[in-house]
Amino acid sequence: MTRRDAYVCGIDAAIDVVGGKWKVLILWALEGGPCRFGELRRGIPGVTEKVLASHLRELEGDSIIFREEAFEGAVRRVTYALTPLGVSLNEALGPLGAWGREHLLGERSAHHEAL
Amino acid sequence: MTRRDAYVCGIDAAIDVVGGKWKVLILWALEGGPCRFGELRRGIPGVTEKVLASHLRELEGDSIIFREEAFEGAVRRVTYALTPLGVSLNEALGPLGAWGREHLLGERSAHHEAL
DNA sequence: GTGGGTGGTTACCTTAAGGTGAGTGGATGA
DNA sequence: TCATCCACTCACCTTAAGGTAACCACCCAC
Repeated sequence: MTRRDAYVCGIDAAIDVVGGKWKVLILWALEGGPCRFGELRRGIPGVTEKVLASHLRELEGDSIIFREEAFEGAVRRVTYALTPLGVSLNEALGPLGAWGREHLLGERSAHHEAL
Repeated sequence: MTRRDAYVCGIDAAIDVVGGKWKVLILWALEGGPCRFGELRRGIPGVTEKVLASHLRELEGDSIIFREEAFEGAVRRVTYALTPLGVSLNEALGPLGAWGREHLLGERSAHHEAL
């Protein structure tokens, strides 16, 4: 998804933010609350650490998520969570998710609650 | 956007359908009614004929749009229009478009009506 | 007869997104 | 002591999406 200089309309721009291969899955995972790096890696089967890290940094750059690094004693604990903007993005993705579930996935995941 | 074999959730799948570089712009253009190939090409500045043709064929394959070819005398007239599924997709994209307009485009196109 | 419009196709090339696999440095566990 | 977890980074490679430019057949107007 090449960062476009000038957007023609809103979805155009939104798709750009959310168009990375694993980004909606990251947003989906963070819906349930903050996650650590390792939790995300395990929670999104197939994503590699490199790609996960770069996606996270892009989402952070777009102010969709924020990163919090803390040390308990000397142990690193990095947590990712949705910003208010990220929460609103997830809400805006709701109808699209419902559409996809209804028309693309068939019935088999129709009982999948969020997004 | 690599066609994924198994989708995890609805948006995942929907983003795949709509993730091509010019696809939402095509949908946006067709919102206003059926268009001919040349109209789309002129209406979407920057898209090339090759990419437009392949995007149209993919959208047609996903049953988002349909193609109608007619001959008036000996003159070709090819028209593209949204299917009911395409209309529902456009509706589902509405909130995402609004989100993008509000949060990514600033005020300068806030008065842009559709999508 | 030539320039433009119709709706494309074809071969080729570029680029960036994503994947592979190894390494890092400290801490903790067996 | 060796291994493993944590959160990454780095160098390299592959692949597919998209771009470039030429070409096609057919028609019409000038």
